[in-house]
Amino acid sequence: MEERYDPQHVELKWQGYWSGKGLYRTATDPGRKKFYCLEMFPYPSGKIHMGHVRNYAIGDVIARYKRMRGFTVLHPMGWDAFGLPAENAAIKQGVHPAKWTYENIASMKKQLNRMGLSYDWDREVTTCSPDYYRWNQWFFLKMFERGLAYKKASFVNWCDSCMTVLANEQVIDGKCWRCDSLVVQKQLEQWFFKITEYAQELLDGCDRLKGWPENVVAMQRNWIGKSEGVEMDFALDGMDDTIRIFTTRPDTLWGATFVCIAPAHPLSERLVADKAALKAIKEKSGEAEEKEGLFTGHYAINPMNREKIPVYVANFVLMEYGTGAIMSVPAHDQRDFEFAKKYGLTIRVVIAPEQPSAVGGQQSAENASPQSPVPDPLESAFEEEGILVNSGQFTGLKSGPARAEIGEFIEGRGLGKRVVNFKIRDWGISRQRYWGTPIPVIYCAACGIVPVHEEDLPVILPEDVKFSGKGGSPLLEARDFLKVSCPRCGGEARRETDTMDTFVDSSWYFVAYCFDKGKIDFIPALREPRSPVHYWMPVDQYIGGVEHAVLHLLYSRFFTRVMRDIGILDLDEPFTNLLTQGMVCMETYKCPNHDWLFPEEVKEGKCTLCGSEVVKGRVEKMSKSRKNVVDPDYLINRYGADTARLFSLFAAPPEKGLEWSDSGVEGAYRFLNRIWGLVYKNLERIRGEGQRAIGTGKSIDSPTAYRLSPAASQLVRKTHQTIKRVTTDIEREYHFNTAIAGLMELVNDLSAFQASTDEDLAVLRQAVETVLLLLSPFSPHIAEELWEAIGNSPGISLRAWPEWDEETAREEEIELVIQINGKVRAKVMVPQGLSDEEIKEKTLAEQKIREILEGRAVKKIFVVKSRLVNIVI
RNA sequence: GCCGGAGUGGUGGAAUUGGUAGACACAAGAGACUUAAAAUCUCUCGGGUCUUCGACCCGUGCCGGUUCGAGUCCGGCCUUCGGCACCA
Repeated sequence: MEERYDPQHVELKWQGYWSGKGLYRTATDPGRKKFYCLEMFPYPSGKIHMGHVRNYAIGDVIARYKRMRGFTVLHPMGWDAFGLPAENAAIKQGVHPAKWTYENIASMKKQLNRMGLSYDWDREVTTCSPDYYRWNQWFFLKMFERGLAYKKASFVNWCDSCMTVLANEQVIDGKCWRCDSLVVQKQLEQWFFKITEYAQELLDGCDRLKGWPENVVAMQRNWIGKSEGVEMDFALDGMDDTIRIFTTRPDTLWGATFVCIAPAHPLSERLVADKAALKAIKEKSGEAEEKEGLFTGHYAINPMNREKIPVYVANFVLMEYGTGAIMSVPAHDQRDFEFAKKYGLTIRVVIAPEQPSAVGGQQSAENASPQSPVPDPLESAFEEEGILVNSGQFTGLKSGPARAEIGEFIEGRGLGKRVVNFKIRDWGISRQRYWGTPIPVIYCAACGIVPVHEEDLPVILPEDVKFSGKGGSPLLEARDFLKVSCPRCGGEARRETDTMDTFVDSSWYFVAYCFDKGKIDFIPALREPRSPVHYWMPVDQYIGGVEHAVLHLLYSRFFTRVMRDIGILDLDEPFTNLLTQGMVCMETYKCPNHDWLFPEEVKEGKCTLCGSEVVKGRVEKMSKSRKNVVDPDYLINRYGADTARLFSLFAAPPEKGLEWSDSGVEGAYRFLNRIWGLVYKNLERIRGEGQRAIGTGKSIDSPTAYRLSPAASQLVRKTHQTIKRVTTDIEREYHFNTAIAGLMELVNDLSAFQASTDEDLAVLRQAVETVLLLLSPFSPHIAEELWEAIGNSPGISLRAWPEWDEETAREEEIELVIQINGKVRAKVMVPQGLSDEEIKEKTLAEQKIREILEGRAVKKIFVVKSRLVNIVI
C-alpha cells in the first residue's frame, strides 16, 4: 500500500484495469435511458494539445457522470484522418500519407489513453479507411440520384505553376503558398452539394436549437443569410435586353438614379466597349478597398417612373448574390452614396425620417434636443426606414407597408416578383488532392458522367502513387486507377480524379459510431426501425471548439436532413445540446533578440538564451507561433492526468476561455494530495470501525439517526449539501468549476474533523466515500485507488451517483441578515422555519437594532424567507 | 458597418427567480515545524476613515432610472474580445 500519492503508478494501474475489464464498452440496454456524449474528433496531427485535453476532459466528465446516473452511455472517439498535412508530409518527407496518418493515430491514441478517458474504443472510426469512406461515396451516389450532388463550372483559386486549385487558406496575399506565384480565379468544373435546397429548413431549424449557445445559432442564421425582396427588370434604353435587379428596399425605388452590374455579369462584356478597362476592374474586384465603376454608355429605364438612368459596371456588386445587378439608391444606401459621390451621380431623397412621435414618451423627448434626428443627406445615406416622399402614388406611406404595397403593385403589373434570397451557397466539395475520398464518378466519351454502381463501392484510393510536389493530384498519374470501363456502355472511360472535401467525412461520423464494433451499414437501417442508429441518435451532448460554429455544424445539420430524406434517420437535428468550450490561453513572452520565447526559456523575467529583459505579451490562445504552449505529455508526466483534468475543469467554466497557469496546476495537484493524505491518515480506522458501523445496515444519512456530536452532524449535513451542490452544478450548464469548489469545501471540513467515537468514524467514512464518488468523474484514477484502499471493490466509475436528502442537507439554524433601509446592520442566528411574524419579533428584539431604531418610526418591514429582513424607516 | 459575448479584489473566478458582493483557488505577507530549505500546517488578505475591541463610509466599466433593496432589471454611453463583412 503506497503512502505517497504517485500519479504515474495509480494511473497506469487503473487504466489497465479499465481496459482489461472493458468497463467503458457501450452497453446497449433498451430498458435504460440512453445518453450519447460526443466530443469533436481530432485531426491526427501526431500530438494532442491543451485544447484537446480540455475538450476531452469536459466530455469525459459528462460521460462518466451520466454513467453513474444510470444511463447507457455512448462515448466514442475516432479520427478525422483525411487532409492536407498528410499529403504535405508525403511531399516533404517522402512518407506515404497513410503511414504518416496511422502512425500519428497510434501515438495520439496512446496520449488520449494516458488521460484516462472513458471511450469505447471498439467503435473507433477512422475516416481514411475504405470501410468508412465507402459511405461517403454511398452518400454521394444517393445525393446524385436526388440531384443534390451536381457538377457545374465555378471560380476557384488556381495556381498556374502548380497546376492546381488552392483552398482559400492556401492563398497568402494573393499568392500561392508553395511557389509564390500569383493566384488567379479560374473557372473549373466542380462538384457541389445542394445545401441551398435546405436553406429555409436549416434556418427554421435554428429556432429549435434550444440546447445550443445563442451565438452559434446566430452565426448559423447569419451564414444562411435570408433576405426578402423583389426582383424586377430594368429595360435597357434602345436595346432589347433587360437587366434583372434584386432589392430588399422596393420602398426606395423612386430614388434609384443608376444601375450597377457586377463585373462578372454576362451583360458587362456586351455593354462595355472598353474591354481593357473592364478587364482591369474584373481583376481587381473582390479585394478592392475603393469602390470603382465603369460607365457602360448605356441607360436603363426605371419601370416605376420611366426615368432614364445610367448603367455602371461596379466592383462592389457581387455576381454570386441576388441577380448580380442592383438598382442604386444613393440617398438611402451608403455604398451607393459613396459611388454616386465619386462619379457625380444624382442623389435623390425618397425616404424622410419619421418625426419622433409623442408615443415614444420621455426618452424621445430627452433625446430630441441635442442632435437633430434628420441627417444631412449630403454627408451620408439615410438607411433607416421612414416615410416615402417623391414616390408617386406611394408618397406618404411608411417604409414597411410601402414595401408590401409596392411588392403587390409590381407583381400585379408583371414588372417583377417578390423573392427570397439566401447568402449561403452550394457546398463545393471537389478537391484536386490525393488524400481524400475519391468521388465515385466515371467519365465516358459516349455516356458522359456516369456514377459508379453502388455494389462497386468502395472506389479505393490507390496507395501506389508518386508525390512529386510539383502540384496536381497524384491520381492524374495513377494509370490503373484512371482507366476504367464505363458502367453503362462498357466502353473505355476515365475515373474522376478529384477527391471530396474532408468536411464531408465529418458531416456524418456521429452516426457511424452508432454501429456496434464500428461496422457501419446503412442499408439495413433503411428498413430496420430497430437499427442502432435510431437507438443512439441524436447526440445528446456535443462538445467542441467554437471554430466549427458554422462549417462543420452546418454541414452536419444538412447531412442529417439528407440522411432523413434517404430514410436512414428519423430526425432533423443531429445535436440536441452543444457546448462550445473556450480556448486555452497563456501568457506570451518576447525577447528583443530571440523573438517569442517558450515559457521555460524565461527565468525571472530574463531570457535564458541571452540574458536580456523579457517583454510580457498579451494572454493569447496557445499556439506554436507564439510559443505559449504547454505539452500535455509533460504535464501528465509531472503531475498525472488527474491533475491535468482537474485543473482544466476548475480554472474556468467550460464555455469560457481558460488561462493556463502553472501555479493553478500546482493547486489542483495539492488538492488531490490532500485527499490522498486525508484517506491514508484515517485508513486503518475507517476501514475497520467505519465499515462495521455501515455494516449494521443503517446508513448515517441523518444526524438524528445516531446520537452524533455536533461536529459530526454538521459533517453529515455538509456531505449532503455537497452532493446537492455538485449535482446541480453539473446539471445546470456543466459548471464544473463551482462543483469542484464545493468538493474542496467538503474536503476542507473533513480535514478539520476529529473523529473520536465509532459513530464519528462512520460519518467520516461516509463523507470520504462521498468525496471519492463525486470526484471520480473529474479525477477518476485517484478516486478508484482510494475507493479500493478504504476497502471497497474496484470500479467506482460504475457505482451509483450519491443521492442527497433535502431534510438532512437543511441547516437547523440560519444566519438572518438584518438590513435597515437596504443596508446590512446585523446578523443573527435563528432557528430554521420561523414564520414572518416570529422573524419580525426576533429582529426588533435585537439589541443593536433597538439602538438604531430608537426614536424612529418603522414604515415597513420586508421579510425574505429564511434569509433576510429589511426594515424601512 | 452588422451580429454575438464580456467588463466584479493583485490574479483565475463565485453570487438560483433582484435579497449578506468577493465562495473556491492562485499569488502575496506573517507565523509554526526544520540545523536549513522544500513540503506541510495556522493566520491575514477590496479600498478608506476613526480612539481601541470594533464601528462607520465607499466599492461589481461610466451616467441616469425602477425598487424597501440592483453585480443582477430598464434607458443611454464607454472599453474590449469573437464572428461575418461592399449580401443590395
